[in-house]
Amino acid sequence: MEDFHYNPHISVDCVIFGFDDQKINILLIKRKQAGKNVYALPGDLVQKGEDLDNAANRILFELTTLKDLYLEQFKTFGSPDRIKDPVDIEWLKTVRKHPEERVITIGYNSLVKVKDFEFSPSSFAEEVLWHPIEEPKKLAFDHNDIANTGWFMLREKIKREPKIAFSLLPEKFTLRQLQTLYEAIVGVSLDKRNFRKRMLRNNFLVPMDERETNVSHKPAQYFKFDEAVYHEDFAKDQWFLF
Amino acid sequence: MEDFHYNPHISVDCVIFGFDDQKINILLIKRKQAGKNVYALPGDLVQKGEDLDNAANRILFELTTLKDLYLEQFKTFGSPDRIKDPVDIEWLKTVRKHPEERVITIGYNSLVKVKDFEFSPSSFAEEVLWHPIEEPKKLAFDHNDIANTGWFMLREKIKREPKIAFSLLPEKFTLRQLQTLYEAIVGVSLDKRNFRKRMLRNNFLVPMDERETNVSHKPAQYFKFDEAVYHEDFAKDQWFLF
DNA sequence: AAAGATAGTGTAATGAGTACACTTAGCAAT
DNA sequence: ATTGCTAAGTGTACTCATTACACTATCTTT
Repeated sequence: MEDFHYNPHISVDCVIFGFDDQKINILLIKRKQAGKNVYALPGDLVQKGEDLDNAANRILFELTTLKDLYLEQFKTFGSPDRIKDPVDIEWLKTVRKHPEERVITIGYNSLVKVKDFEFSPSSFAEEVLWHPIEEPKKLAFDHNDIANTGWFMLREKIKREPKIAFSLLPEKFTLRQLQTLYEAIVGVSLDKRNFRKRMLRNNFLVPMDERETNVSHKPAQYFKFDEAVYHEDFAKDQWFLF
Repeated sequence: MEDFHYNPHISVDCVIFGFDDQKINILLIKRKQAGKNVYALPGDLVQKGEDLDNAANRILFELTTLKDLYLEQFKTFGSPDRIKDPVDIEWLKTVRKHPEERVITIGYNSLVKVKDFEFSPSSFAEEVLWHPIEEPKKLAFDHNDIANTGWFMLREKIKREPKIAFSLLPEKFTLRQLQTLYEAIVGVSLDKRNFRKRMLRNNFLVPMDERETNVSHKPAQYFKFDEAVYHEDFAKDQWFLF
């Protein structure tokens, strides 16, 4: 029996995307270090006996006071040299008892409405902020890699399970809102008429007897999302590959 | 500074699928324990300073002598009680110095041709075998969950990147072989004419001047897969979600 | 009453998906 | 050489989806 008892630290990093009715943002925390601002994903170590999903929720809450998000694991990052920037190593010495220990981190992502959540910095976070995903920003550790992977994986997931998108819209929404969301996710712009034609084929979009009010143009009709119908319609899977 | 120095074991489990020209199989190892056969995925602990991808390759090789597979991570399993069957706990006592330690495991999967690989049992594996995926089999630990998730993730990946499928066919292949593979992956049967019509639209399938020989029926034409053309054609992504 | 803003609408052309049955080429047996 | 077996290979008609494209309707503000 050989001794394989080698145990690295395990951490969780949260890649939270927020839709603000116009664009998609990523949630970052800021810490101050040697007078400089360092930005990072909210993340920390998993504790003893703690389930990974619970750890992700706890850690996000501890740093940002955000809770009740649906967090989903997307990838584990375990390169032995993923922590190599001297600035990061310096910082770990101030918060970890074993700062030199290897850390394997599990990435979690989520997608929410900016409006639905309020946060405030806590623990070692000095500030919490939404940052637009189209504006690149240098992050601590390998967090740029983690964030990019998280965004990619989320888009893939939305392709498979488009209903996720509806969680970003209000209960009742206009087709223009839906199209804006769509364009924010896929990053292209679409023809209005074709978009409407295609969307209205979907029975899970149900028109309401209500329109916008107090808008200085023709008011748009509201729609709602019928989840039951959606599930029926998606039972018949799309199965051709290329 | 609190002491968060809690370090579980980290392991890797490999979910290897093999196509035998008819159906998809999963690679299992057998160990003998108290006179009974126990089946499991090939997996073991990650070592100090070892990259996760390397660990997966090393472990697979140590147990089965298989090497040079492309292994890809698909999910990490970290429930604190994922090891609870007394039989499994008993076994860990014989191979681990700290058998009661929590183990977080990273799942890797791969898809290969059965013909391309030879294996033989090694280390604690007493036998290595291909087992058809349609025949359910009870596995050790939470390996049924891991294997099912690995199969699901692989199918999703093939939908996104169908070229993976061609690695399962010979250099030159007939449309019938392609269709058989296709049906094995998606688990449905397809109309021959429509399948051919659809496939022949793809410019990355290039017909050769060669046909089958020594078959007791009309010999089929061979095709090959042109990866360069494939990449061109897939640059124009499919971007509608529902 | 006019201007400004966004909602809402239709058509024609092209391409993709689906359902469905017979002929052809090679081999083997007589 | 004829027959029978086996899997390869082929076409059509119908429906439905995709794409490109420009004007009218309705509400608010001034």
